[in-house]
Amino acid sequence: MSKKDYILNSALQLSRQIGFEALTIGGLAKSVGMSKSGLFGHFNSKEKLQKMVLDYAATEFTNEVIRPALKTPRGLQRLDQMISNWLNWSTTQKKGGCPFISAIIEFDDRPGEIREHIKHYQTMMLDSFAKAVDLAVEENELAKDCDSQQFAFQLYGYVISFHVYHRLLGDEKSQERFLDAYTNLKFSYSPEEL
Amino acid sequence: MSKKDYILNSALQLSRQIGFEALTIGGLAKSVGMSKSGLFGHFNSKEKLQKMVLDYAATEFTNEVIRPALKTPRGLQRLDQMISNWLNWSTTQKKGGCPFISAIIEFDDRPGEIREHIKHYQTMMLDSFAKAVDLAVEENELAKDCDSQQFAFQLYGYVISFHVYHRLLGDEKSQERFLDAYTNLKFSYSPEEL
DNA sequence: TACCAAAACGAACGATCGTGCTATAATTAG
DNA sequence: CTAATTATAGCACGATCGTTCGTTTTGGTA
Repeated sequence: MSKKDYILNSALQLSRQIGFEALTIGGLAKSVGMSKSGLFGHFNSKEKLQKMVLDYAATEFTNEVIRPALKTPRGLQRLDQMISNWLNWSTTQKKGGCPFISAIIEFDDRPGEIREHIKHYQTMMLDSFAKAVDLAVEENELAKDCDSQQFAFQLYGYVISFHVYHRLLGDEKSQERFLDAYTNLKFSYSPEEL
Repeated sequence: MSKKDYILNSALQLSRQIGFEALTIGGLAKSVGMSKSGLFGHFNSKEKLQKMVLDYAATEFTNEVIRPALKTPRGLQRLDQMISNWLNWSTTQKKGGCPFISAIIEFDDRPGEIREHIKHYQTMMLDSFAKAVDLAVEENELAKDCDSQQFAFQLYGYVISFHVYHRLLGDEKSQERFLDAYTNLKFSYSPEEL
């Protein structure tokens, strides 16, 4: 692992805890044990750093959530796997939640490259899940008229809801609530049993 | 309206646009046309200001979302009204979304009074919706075994999902998606027609 | 009109922000 | 081994942060 990757890894870890925009060059420098300017030299601007942190997070998401699920057979089984991975990815770190969520909320009305970057990754992610839903439809495991984008919309909501219940409210039933919601979702789109 | 209320109103408006924690005393002072120290004197600390902005937002939420719906008959009709109000409240302002959402995400892992304040209001809001669901169950408009907290969990997810689709992704179908999701939710908890 | 409390102000503080410079230490190439 | 490139450090800059202080302006009361 290159030094830059080490820095980005720390940056991601840090931003999970304190929020994406609260990530500061001085703070990050301290947390990796180097000088502010020394660290700055790796990126040459804060915006570059932010973009690379997003890239790093997206790579991590792909590697830990999407890719492993591609090994399981297409259909609901794969979708289940993706969602299980997603939940793990969001909560693995003792401190800090999904790094994208804070980025989304903080930048959703701040025009600029960062916003477009976030938007791009978020669209990709939603499409990944919609795609998995489409495959489940093809396998006749979900109803033919299932709107996969709508499915993703609702699923996405459950994830964020889980996030809030888990992190803010400290609800110990949050995971159960999420799984119930997901089960309901699958059920409401289950194929007609005729 | 007192001067303080005028300030809080501006503060809320501002924080809807730039995010809750990006709200700065200097910036707020500029936006209301007074000096930093003059404005500061009204609150004596930033934390006090933040708490009062939250209080102000909560009052606004109650007045514009909850209370008007109490005039419509209990049951699904009232729930529909609350949700319609909720959506309006979230999107009325041309710029800026729901002031709570950014607060939640930004403070969900920052222990302190602010976090507890947010948690308190969020719990209250979720309970308000769960209560409305319970009443709809009593009216036999939703299934007897409907878990109102679970209902609120899913509904809450749709709202935030809508928020992201609307504000970040700029999806012009976001409202339609939300309403579809809500319809699905009501349907999945509809009483057995026997 | 004279007085007093509240409100608003300007200036300054120490801290930290992102970002440049310049010099030194480390690494790599020839 | 030397030369060139890269990484890191130190320092300072202007800006802004929340906050304090002392002064002036304001508005209501006696």
